[in-house]
Amino acid sequence: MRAADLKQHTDTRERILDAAEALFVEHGFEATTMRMITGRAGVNLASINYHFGSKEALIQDVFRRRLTWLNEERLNALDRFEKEAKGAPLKPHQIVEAFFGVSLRMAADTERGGHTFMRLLGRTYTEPTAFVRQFLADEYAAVVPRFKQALFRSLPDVPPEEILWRFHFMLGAMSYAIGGTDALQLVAEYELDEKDPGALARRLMPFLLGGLRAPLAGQAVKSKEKTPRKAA
Amino acid sequence: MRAADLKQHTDTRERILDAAEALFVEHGFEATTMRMITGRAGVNLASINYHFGSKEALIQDVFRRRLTWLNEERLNALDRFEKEAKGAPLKPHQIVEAFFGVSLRMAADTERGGHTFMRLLGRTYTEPTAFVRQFLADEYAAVVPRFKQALFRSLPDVPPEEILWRFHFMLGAMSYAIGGTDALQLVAEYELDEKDPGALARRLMPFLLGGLRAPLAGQAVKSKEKTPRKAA
DNA sequence: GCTCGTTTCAAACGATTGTTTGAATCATAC
DNA sequence: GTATGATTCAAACAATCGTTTGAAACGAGC
Repeated sequence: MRAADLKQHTDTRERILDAAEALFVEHGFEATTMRMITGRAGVNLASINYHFGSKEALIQDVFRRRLTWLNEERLNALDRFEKEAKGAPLKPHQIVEAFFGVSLRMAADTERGGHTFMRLLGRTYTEPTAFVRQFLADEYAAVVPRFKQALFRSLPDVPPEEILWRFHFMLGAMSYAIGGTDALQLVAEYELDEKDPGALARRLMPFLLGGLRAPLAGQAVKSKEKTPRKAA
Repeated sequence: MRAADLKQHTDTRERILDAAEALFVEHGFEATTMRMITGRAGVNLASINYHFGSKEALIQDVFRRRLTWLNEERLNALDRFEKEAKGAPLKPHQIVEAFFGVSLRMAADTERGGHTFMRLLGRTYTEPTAFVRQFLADEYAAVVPRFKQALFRSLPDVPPEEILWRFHFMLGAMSYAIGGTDALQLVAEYELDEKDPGALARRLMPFLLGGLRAPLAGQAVKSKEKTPRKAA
């Protein structure tokens, strides 16, 4: 392909993907029509089907173009920490940094569209559309086991099930942190001032680690029982 | 209205609301069609318009029938704690219990439909549909200021903005806890065994309180600085 | 039983949707 | 310039959607 071809080819596709991405955030998958996308991208209606085949495939491509990279970055970060640790278990904050920190940095990128994408991703974790869920499961197939193992090793005294639940809660907190400006408006009743893209990470990470390391419900009770026994 | 009228009147409406509620959880608002709802409820297509006027109004009624009650319960719980405290600020765990604990108990109610509703609500906080968002804002108008004030008094050393952000993160964690079985499957790769409806609260509350009370990013740094000074 | 208001019914409506089609245009190689 | 594949175009298609319509059925009061 010549440079001119590559440019033209890339241009229409990218414009469609960008427009779709933004509209999916604003309106959701179903309520975003192909005509809305073509209108925003300035392309012909049939071009979407030509380049992507179907709306469903377009949705998947919107995710694939960034999510594959995101999950690779997560694994890379985990690899780096593990290399430094030389076989020892990682600290919780390292694992949280590798998974959530990478996401937050992407979400802070307003120039290259990472912000929009992460907002969309945050909403998509609980998306009821079956093919979207299946697609996500496929994309995360290589990542999730690695992080689970790392967490299990990092927190050997915490039952694996509890770890998974807490990871799940953390996912919810991050999704809202990134994408839930609507819910934030509900809570704050006005738009919180957020000029510094890095501020979100500084706010969220302590919260996540605090939750992850919080004593389990059963442990807190046991700790109190042990104290009186020592006194006796 | 006679008892027979009330029964018939209530029956069709309730069946529509129940069917809609369940389908909205499964498919989302847009992808759930009126014909799907009538099929599940066993009523005629025109009956929905007769009883509710429009799909949009039906959506709102699905929420209104339980959300109004839920928010009243939250305020009642807060009132009780405040009465016991006799003017003193509440403890964080009391406020968290009043807001999130009430939600979790409703979510644990699988017999009267609370579980389905809370799953739907959890998804709806980040719902892009504008009228849904506006509706939620109206429904929460009386609740949010009360809880904010209580939290500000409970945590006087924490800047209000940080409190709001953390409340927002907590909302995300709870939403996933309640509604995000899809995201949970993504993390766990299988359905976590959850026989005891109360187990979710025992898992989530320590997480929420841990996150809420976690040292702020700036404070953790300051604490370390103070320690060496005392030694010197 | 009759009247009247309520509720349900089946069919239809107008609009919208994702997809398809065949032609025109574009871009590249020879 | 010609041929060919790639890309875009406007129109059309079939299906679906929420809503409406007028009639039928139902239920309650007299």
